[in-house]
Amino acid sequence: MKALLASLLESSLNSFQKLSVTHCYAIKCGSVSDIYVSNRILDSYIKFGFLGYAHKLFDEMPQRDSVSWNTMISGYISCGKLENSWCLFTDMKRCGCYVDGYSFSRLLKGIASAKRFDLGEQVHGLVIKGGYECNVYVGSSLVDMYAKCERVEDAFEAFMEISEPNSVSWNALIAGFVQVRDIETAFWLLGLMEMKAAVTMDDGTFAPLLTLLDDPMFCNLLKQVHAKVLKLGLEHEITICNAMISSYADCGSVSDAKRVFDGLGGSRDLISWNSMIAGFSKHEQKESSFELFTEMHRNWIEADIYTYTGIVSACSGEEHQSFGKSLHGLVIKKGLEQVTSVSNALVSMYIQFPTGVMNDALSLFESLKSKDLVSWNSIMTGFSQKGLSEDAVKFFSYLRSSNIEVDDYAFSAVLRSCADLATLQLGQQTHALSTKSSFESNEFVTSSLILMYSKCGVIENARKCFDQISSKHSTIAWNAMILGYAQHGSGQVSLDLFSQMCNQNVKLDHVTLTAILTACSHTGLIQEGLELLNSMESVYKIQPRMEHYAATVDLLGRAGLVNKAKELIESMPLSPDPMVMKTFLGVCRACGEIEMATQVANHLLEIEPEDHFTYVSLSHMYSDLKKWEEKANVKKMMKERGVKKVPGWSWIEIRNQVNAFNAEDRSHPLSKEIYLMIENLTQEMQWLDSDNGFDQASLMGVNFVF
DNA sequence: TTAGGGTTAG
Repeated sequence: MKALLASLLESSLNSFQKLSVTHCYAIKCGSVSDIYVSNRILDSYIKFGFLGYAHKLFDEMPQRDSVSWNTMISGYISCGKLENSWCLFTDMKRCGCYVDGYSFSRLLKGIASAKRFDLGEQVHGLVIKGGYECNVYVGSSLVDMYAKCERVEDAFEAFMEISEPNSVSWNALIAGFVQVRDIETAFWLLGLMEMKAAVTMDDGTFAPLLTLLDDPMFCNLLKQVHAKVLKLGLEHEITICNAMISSYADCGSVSDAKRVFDGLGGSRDLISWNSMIAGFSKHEQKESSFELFTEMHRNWIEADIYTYTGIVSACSGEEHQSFGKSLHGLVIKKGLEQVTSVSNALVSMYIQFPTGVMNDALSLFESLKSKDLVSWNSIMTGFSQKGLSEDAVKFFSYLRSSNIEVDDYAFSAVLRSCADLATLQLGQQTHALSTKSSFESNEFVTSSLILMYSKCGVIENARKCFDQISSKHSTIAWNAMILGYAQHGSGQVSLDLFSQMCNQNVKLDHVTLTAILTACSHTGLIQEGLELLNSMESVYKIQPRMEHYAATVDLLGRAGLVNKAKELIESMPLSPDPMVMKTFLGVCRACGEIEMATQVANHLLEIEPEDHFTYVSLSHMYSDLKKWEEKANVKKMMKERGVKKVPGWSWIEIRNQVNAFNAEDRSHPLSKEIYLMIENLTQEMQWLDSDNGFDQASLMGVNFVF
């Protein structure tokens, strides 16, 4: 009978039905009272994921030993139920059962996943009391626990206690330094590990290390690591390949990522597909990520939440609107709409669609039951990007008053909104708050602060924020400062900063060059601007985009070189977009090239009949020329097409209150006094400027605003 | 009969 049971126990490991039969047979022949038999059945139930059956059997066992308790603790840890495991562990000790190395290592694994440093320290005390700190299993679990809790020094101490650390101990320690992004120490440890003959570097060593190499500046290091992987014969390890796909994509080499992905062939797993889809998506190769998603479907690979998050993030433009909406349908069908990460990606997708203001994104956000920081940040960024800055500020205030955590993304979004609203007082308050919360040094927060101060006219405070940056390698901070000076008319300072940026080897991007072209334009540095545009590809390896052409058209226009601007547009390798054409229309108007302006305007009216800009420009041009009939025709056309001019609003912040007004606005209760004051000021300016050569035209702006 | 580390999301 015992021989039959032993053989049943062996064969029941691969089928739940067989396990049930074995359990029944064990009950029938009274073998469940045998602690060895019950422990094996208990373990099998847990391996099949039937924790309820396992716990019932555990409760019914007349006798339990350490293996029974450890198996149950392990079962609860595997499904993330640390509280249950902790209760079992406490009961185990109360019952006087011997707590051994197995108990500690399983419990520590759960504590590490939950990042419960407080519990970890308690267990560490018990480990020392029991004399298990030298045990390689317990010791490695302690290293892992401290590493996951980001206590790398404690992890190092625990590592030093292990009498003979093996590769798992080393890997856990290295992963700890990876977690806190201490690249130097992580690679130093790798070097030490390599020198130890007793331990071998494996997939568990390289997979976490590779996640650190997520920037083009690590491209060479990544290639060296890849070479080491090849030398050690680890190039077919799936976790290494998956990490390598992400690293190559993050380092800017999607082609290398694809090579690794292709090299995997049939051994690809879901993570490989997800990583490749995300890699294509990050590098604007949206179509390739859509193709891969379709291929996944063709290969009957079931997409998971990572897949949907990645593919939804790839849908950002007008051309992806319909596919994005289909994906939303698929997400609903799969019952994943309430998964926070998936829903967050959908919210960001709807925000980036050009049509519709925020309604789709907002209703999705509101229906999401479990919102995290990303959800709030996405919706605030959306408000900020869509020009609904007041709403972004309101959401931020709500988060603060509700004691919901705010992070660097939230600060960045709200400071950008303060910049948009030009609300200096609110911006200063947010600045103080960011300092208090230690987010001031974050590069995104700093660049938003620079943006806010320069938009509010306090360029010297923007400079103070810039000067306080500890790491001067943040491209976005340099960009913000250069743009700030350019918009303030201090183009030469912008150009000086640009030289410093080049000398200090700070990475440039397309935004830097747009800012420099703007600086040249606002300072009349025509030759410098043109040279920069011509050398973008050869010197800076950046392909000119539409905004660069628009900035250069503006530069030429401000210098009155309308024909040069026309030549530039004609020589563009891509057909000019409406932004370039609208800039050129402004140039034609300013230079009095009526015929050319009319041609450009007609073209714009054809491609963008709904945009009020062209109608307003034409109308102003005809007013200037006193061509009343043509002006009336434009007005008629606007009426027929239902196009409305969006009034230009101005605002002023008084005692933390924003007062908005537009041209000829007389709604303010004190408007009589306000207009009287303007009249007085205007007279005073005329009197002051009579010696300085200012003419009436320079005062028109003042009159127009009010 | 029960243990430890590693890869994908703004």
